[in-house]
Amino acid sequence: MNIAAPRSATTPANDVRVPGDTRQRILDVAQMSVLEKGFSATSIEEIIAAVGITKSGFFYHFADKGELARALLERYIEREKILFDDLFARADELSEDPLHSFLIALKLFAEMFENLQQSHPGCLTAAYCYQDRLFDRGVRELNAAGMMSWRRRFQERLERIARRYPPRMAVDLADVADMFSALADGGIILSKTLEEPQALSRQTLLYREFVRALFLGAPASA
Amino acid sequence: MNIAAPRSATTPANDVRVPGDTRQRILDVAQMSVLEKGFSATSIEEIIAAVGITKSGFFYHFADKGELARALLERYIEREKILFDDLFARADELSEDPLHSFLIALKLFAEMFENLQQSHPGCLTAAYCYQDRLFDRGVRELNAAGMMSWRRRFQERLERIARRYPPRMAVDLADVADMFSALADGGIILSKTLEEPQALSRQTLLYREFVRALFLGAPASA
DNA sequence: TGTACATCAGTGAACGCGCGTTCACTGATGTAC
DNA sequence: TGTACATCAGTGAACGCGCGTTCACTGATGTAC
Repeated sequence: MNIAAPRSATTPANDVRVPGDTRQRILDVAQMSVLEKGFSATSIEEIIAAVGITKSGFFYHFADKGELARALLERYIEREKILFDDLFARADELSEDPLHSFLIALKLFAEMFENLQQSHPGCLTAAYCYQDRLFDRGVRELNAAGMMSWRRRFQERLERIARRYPPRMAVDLADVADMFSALADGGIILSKTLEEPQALSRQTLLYREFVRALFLGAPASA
Repeated sequence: MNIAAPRSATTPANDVRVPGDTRQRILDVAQMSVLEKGFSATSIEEIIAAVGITKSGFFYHFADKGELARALLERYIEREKILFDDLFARADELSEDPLHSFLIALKLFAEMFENLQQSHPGCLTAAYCYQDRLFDRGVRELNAAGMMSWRRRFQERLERIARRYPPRMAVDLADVADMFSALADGGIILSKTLEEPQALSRQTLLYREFVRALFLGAPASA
């Protein structure tokens, strides 16, 4: 879900060597390529050309290409967690009510997506899902665990809301939690395929409408 | 969106040569592989081994690998259109009211997905979207056109509904149309990643709840 | 009914390129004593 | 403060394999006359 890596934040002035910097640059370049062409079409040759090291330099950082896949996903999941924790925390500061805080958070997500001028670069989880026979069990399980933790985090909030606002529809809150991931992944696919950057934020706002109708009801007339 | 090719329906008794059969078998094998490993990891070598022809046999049917990509997507879009036209037609027979027919159609979709015992094999549109730098302009435009025709078909039905049932929320019906594609693609990613085949039908039913609340309102109390 | 030719659906062998991986080596920096 | 050694972050050259593509050829079926 997160946007292109904030290079300028971690990269100091000209050609100053920062420990761990080359590894991060490899991951940055690889991630963009994986999201545009898929993992197997992302060649090490192409990565090192963009980063400006030799092939052996790559293999100093990663034992093999599978290690790159794992590192990419680990970093992606970690960054996403930080990003969403941060947005939820900001929303929690703005309202103590669990429903209103949740609705604020969804608005913040939508605004974040709205500010993209190009289409969202893509979700690694979705990309890996459509190439999963390329990866070993560990990577596939990591991907599934990442999705499960999303479900739990949203479900927990939804249940806190439901205690105060009895749901107006007979739905499973785990499914409603998953619905956010589904709409985010589906919204990314929409915006990438149609080249309509705004599609993602619009789907996020529709999810917000659904949550509102679920807990507050839809007004009798428009 | 459609399920694995119904081989038995088109394949006659033992080793009887049917015109066009080899080409279809190539496409069947290739599609499964593309959905599991991506296009560039799907080698011609592997396809011909599964189909039981030589490499030259493959190149008799397709000028190059790009032609395979195009043929795969064309067939996929065509099959999906037939499948959904059929389900909508059945729903239209069951109710003359545009809203109720739409709700019936969504229930039929959910039931179709529910009967999958494994996870849905995947959506070619989504797979291509995450590898789009591999394809030429023509294929990318075909993919976008496919998505656009989805939007139009759903939007048309939603607008017919809105004339009879004024919407209870201020939403753009084109976005609500897109929401189905987004939830379908996202639901497939959920069910594949988590190995929960039912996730897709559940998201379809949530979309149905949303449409119902949009046009009929959510009841005052559960 | 027979012959000539065309088309269909492939076969078999070879090609060169790019891929991921390995291995021995190196120059700069850090640490122990 | 000097020396020895270790670690870090790479270099350079070579490897073999599998990939997509090409080309000349073929045997079975269809069509014209």
